[in-house]
Amino acid sequence: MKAFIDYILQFGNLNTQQTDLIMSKAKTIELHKDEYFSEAGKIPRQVGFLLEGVVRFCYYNNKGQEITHHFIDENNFVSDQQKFEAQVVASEYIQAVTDCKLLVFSKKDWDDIGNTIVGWDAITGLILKNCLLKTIERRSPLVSEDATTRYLSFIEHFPGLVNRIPLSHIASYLGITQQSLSRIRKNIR
Amino acid sequence: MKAFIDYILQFGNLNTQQTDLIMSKAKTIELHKDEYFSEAGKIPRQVGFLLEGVVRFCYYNNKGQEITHHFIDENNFVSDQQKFEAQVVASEYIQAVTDCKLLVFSKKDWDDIGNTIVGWDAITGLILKNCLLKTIERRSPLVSEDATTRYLSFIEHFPGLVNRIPLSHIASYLGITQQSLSRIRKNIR
DNA sequence: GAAAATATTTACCAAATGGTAAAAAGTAAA
DNA sequence: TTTACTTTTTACCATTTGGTAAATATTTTC
Repeated sequence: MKAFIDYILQFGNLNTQQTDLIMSKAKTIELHKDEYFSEAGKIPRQVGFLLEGVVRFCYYNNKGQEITHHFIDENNFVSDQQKFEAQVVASEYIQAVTDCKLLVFSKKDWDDIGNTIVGWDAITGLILKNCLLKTIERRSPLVSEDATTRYLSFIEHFPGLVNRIPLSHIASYLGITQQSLSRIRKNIR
Repeated sequence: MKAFIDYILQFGNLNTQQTDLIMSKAKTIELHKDEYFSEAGKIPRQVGFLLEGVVRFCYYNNKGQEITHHFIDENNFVSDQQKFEAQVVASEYIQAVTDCKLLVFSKKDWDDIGNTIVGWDAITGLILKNCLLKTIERRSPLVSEDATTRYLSFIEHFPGLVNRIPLSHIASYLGITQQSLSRIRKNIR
C-alpha cells in the first residue's frame, strides 16, 4: 500500500487524512496468469494499481493477429483510463501475463475520492499524461528501428521483464514473429 | 481565430470575457517551408495553434537517420507541451512541412492566461491528453502492420495530407525507405 | 516421475524490405 | 525556354523477415 501512496505523492501533495481516505477505498484482488482485468467490448469497471506481476494491453488486428500494445509492471496504474472515466466499452483487453496482485477502485469509489479530495483530478490527470508519454517514448523505436534494435530497446525500457514474459507476447509487442525474435536472441548470444 | 476558440470550447466552457483575454494574447506568425518552430536542444519558447499548413515533429536516431515522429495539420495545437511547460530543452524538432500560419503564445502570456482563467489548466490538460491518445492510436498500426497497410492507415488518419508532404517524410514516418514507399504506391495503383 | 500440454528453437524457402545507383519527372531559377 | 536543382521512380541485388513445419525444451498435470 505504501508503494501506491508514494507513487501518487510524486504528482501532488496530500495530507494523511486524504491518503487515509484513498486507502480506505482500495480493495486487493488477485489475477491468475491469462485472466483478464478488463475486456474489449466491455465497460471497464475498475482502476487498478499493480502491486505484483505483469499485465499487458492487447487487441486483435483485422488479420486476427493478437497484438500486444504494451506491458505494465509493478507499481504502475493498470487502467483503460479514458474508457473507464467515460464508462464506455473498451477496444483493448487488459490481461495478466503472470499471476498478479492489484489494488482496485470501483467507479463509485474513484468518483467519491475525486469529489472529496480537492486537486485529485489534477493529480490523476498528471499521472495519465505521464503514462501516455512513457508509452509513446517506449513505442517510438518500434517503428523506425530494425528488429534487433527494437528488442534491445525493449530490454532497456523493461529491464527484468524479458524472463517473465512469454516470447510470443514480446514478439507481438515488437511487431515481429516469434520465430524472428528467437533467431534474434540466438544472434545476440 | 474563431477556429481556435471553437477548438478550445470543445474541452470546457469559457465566457466571452475569458475568450477575449485569450485572443488578446495571441500573436500570428508565419513559417516558411522547412523553417523550425522549435528545435531539439533548445527550450521551446512558444505554444502554437496551426491555422494553415502542415508541420512535423522529427528527430535523428542513433544511426543519424531523420525520423518523422508525427504530423500536425490545420486547427491543431503545435507544441512540445511537456518541455514547454517545464521550460527544459526539447529532444525533437518541430518543422514546417509547408508554408504555415500559426497563432502563438509566449510562456509568459500562456502563464498569464492560466493564472487568470480558473479551469484553464484542466482544459489544456484535457487537450494534451487527447493529442497524446490520438498520437498513440495513429502510430499503433506502424508497429504491427506491413508497409502497405501502414501507408493505407496513414492515408486514412491524415486524409488530404498525402499530396502536401514530401514522400521522404511520409516514408520516415512509416518506418520504411522512400524507395519502398514509392514501390508500394506503384503496387496500389 | 511419466504423460500431456505449452513454449521455444531451428530449418527451409518465399516474400518483403533495404542499400546503392541511376533514370525520369517535376520545380525553381536564370 | 533552358539550366540547375530537387523529388520521385525504377532497377538490381543483398539482407531481413515471414510462413510453414518439425524438433527440442520447458512447464504443467496427473
